[in-house]
Amino acid sequence: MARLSDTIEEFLKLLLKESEGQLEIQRNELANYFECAPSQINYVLATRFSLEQGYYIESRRGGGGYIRIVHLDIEDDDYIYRLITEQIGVKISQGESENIITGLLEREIITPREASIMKAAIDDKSIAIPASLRDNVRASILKGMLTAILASYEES
Amino acid sequence: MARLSDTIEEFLKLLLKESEGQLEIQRNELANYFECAPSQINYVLATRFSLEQGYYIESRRGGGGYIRIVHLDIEDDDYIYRLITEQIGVKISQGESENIITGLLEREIITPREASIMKAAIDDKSIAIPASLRDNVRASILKGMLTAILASYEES
DNA sequence: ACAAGGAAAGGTCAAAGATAGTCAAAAGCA
DNA sequence: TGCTTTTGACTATCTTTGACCTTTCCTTGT
Repeated sequence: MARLSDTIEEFLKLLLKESEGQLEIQRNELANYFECAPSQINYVLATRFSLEQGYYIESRRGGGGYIRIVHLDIEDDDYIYRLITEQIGVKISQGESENIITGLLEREIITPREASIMKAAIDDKSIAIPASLRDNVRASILKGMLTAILASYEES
Repeated sequence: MARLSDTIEEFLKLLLKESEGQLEIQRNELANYFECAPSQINYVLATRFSLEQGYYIESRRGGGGYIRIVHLDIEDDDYIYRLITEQIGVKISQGESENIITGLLEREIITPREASIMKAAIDDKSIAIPASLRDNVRASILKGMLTAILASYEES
């Protein structure tokens, strides 16, 4: 007996193929369709549609809420993807972060203005919290911004 | 199910474009047109046409009453400066921050990709620290990024 | 003229409704 | 036994509605 999570995963991946890598669902509707708890949908998304697996999730609560799943079209050697999944760990210093951003600029992956914005976001002055936490927050901010850049390739 | 509030927002922004940034409506008439409670109009105005999003609302009650919506027409650098010095305090929520960023995008002060990067930087998921600190950190990150954008105007 | 009262707006706020998220316990399976 | 899956209680967020309030304008009686 195939696990329900696998069935839902397949279903979503089929829909994604049919819709050019972008998909919007309603959690309750889908849970209803598969007769499962709504939170199982979150489980499936967390375990099968993570960033490491090349997916980007966006959602909104309240009336008219939705969950959007984007299949990122990533090559194995994608520079940004590897930064996110391999180079940047759970913590990173300001200096290292700046080097990464400068590297992106040199490769013309980002514009000079994007580089300034990103550097401002990961600056110690912006992240004014105890040092024990700062490098962790910086790492997640940097990864978040890089993910946004990856996802931006899917738009249009 | 599309949100009615979004429909009303679009409708008003279309009208605003056609009328050079200034518009007068009658609350009841509009509510009637969209078959909703009059107070929903106030909701739309409060959540989508706030000062931080670059709009100014003026109204009058009584016979011949009206609501005037004005799309603030100020220079880009001035607009950013006011955001930094007046709209953003020492703390700010994710929602308000997103509104500000969306406002910049609508004015074409930033590009869609810059908007995505900025939204990623101020996301709760990126700033994973105790709530008591989060909004303060977010405010300084946002101000930092805005300052970077402001600086990009000087360099040319 | 003028005060009073009613009509015609718009404003506020809290409750109800509609979604999605989190987390840990229970259940299933290898 | 130890990992994965499933479930459900509780939480967070966004939207819609309705009851009640305030302001302004107009009419009418004196």
